[in-house]
Amino acid sequence: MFLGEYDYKLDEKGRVPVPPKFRAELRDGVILVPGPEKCIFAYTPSEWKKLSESLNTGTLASNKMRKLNRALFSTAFRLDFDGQGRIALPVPLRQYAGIGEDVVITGANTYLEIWDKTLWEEEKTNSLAQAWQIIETLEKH
Amino acid sequence: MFLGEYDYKLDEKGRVPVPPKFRAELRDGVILVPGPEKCIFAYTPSEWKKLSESLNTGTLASNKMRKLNRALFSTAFRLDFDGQGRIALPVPLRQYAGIGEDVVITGANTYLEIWDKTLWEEEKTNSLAQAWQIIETLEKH
DNA sequence: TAGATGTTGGGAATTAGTGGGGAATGGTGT
DNA sequence: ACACCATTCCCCACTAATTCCCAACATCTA
Repeated sequence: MFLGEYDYKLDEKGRVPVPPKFRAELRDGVILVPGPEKCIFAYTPSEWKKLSESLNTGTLASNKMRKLNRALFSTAFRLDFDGQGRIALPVPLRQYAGIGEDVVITGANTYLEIWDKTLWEEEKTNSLAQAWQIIETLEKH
Repeated sequence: MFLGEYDYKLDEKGRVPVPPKFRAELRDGVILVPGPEKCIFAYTPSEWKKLSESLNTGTLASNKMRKLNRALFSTAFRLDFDGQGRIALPVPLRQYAGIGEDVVITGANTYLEIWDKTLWEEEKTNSLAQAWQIIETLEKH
């Protein structure tokens, strides 16, 4: 389970540390993929497998499923971290998520999110306000 | 599993590198075939076998199946990569996919796609925008 | 304060991308 | 049959980018 929020700086080679608390769970590598918001999602290989298998129920016969397949797998990267526990963020993902020098890595239960710090601050004020509201809505059912 | 997006230039002999991360999985060669969109699909021999067997469940009695069989196998090429990890794209496939000097190779889970860079950029903006939206829809079930 | 852990920087070695040479191969036309 | 051309396949070489590894410094804990 991934919890917490960690601030880092991207070094001149585009590397960012994996928070030490997450390293054990990510020892088999990590799969990065553009998130639904302007950020990067990071999955463990097993979580990624779950996600991708849940999508492969439909065949590739349909145009829609091919597009989905294409979008998801072409934009994903599989990485391992180096001896210092860092990963090099691929350039396309950095651009997608608008990541500058300051980076925030956050736990989101079964996966991680990687944000540009400025964008994260905005998102946080935004989402925290709504979180409990959403929970209330859910609990009514 | 094939992941990621890789940019290459076709050299003057029509060759393009196989992304290093894919070489291990393609050590037994690769089967190229025109894709449903304006691009080339590339399969490992074993994935190709699966695909072609799944089509041979139906008999060849029907006109439809004969046409399919004919189209798929007559347009397919089996290739190996050279000592530098490159393959030479057959001219007919290059024409079919409208491939110019700049080429993009993408992973699509169980197979690869080979695109002209310009056409890829168009397709990408198209498919990425819809992906998470589709996933959300699927997960409701 | 000593030891362990975490963060940051940078050099060295390796890998990747691109370009090209030159020998075999196969077809074409004279 | 022969010369000619284009294509394929096997090399080698240069540059840039990436990865790996070592080192220094900061921080936290006992």
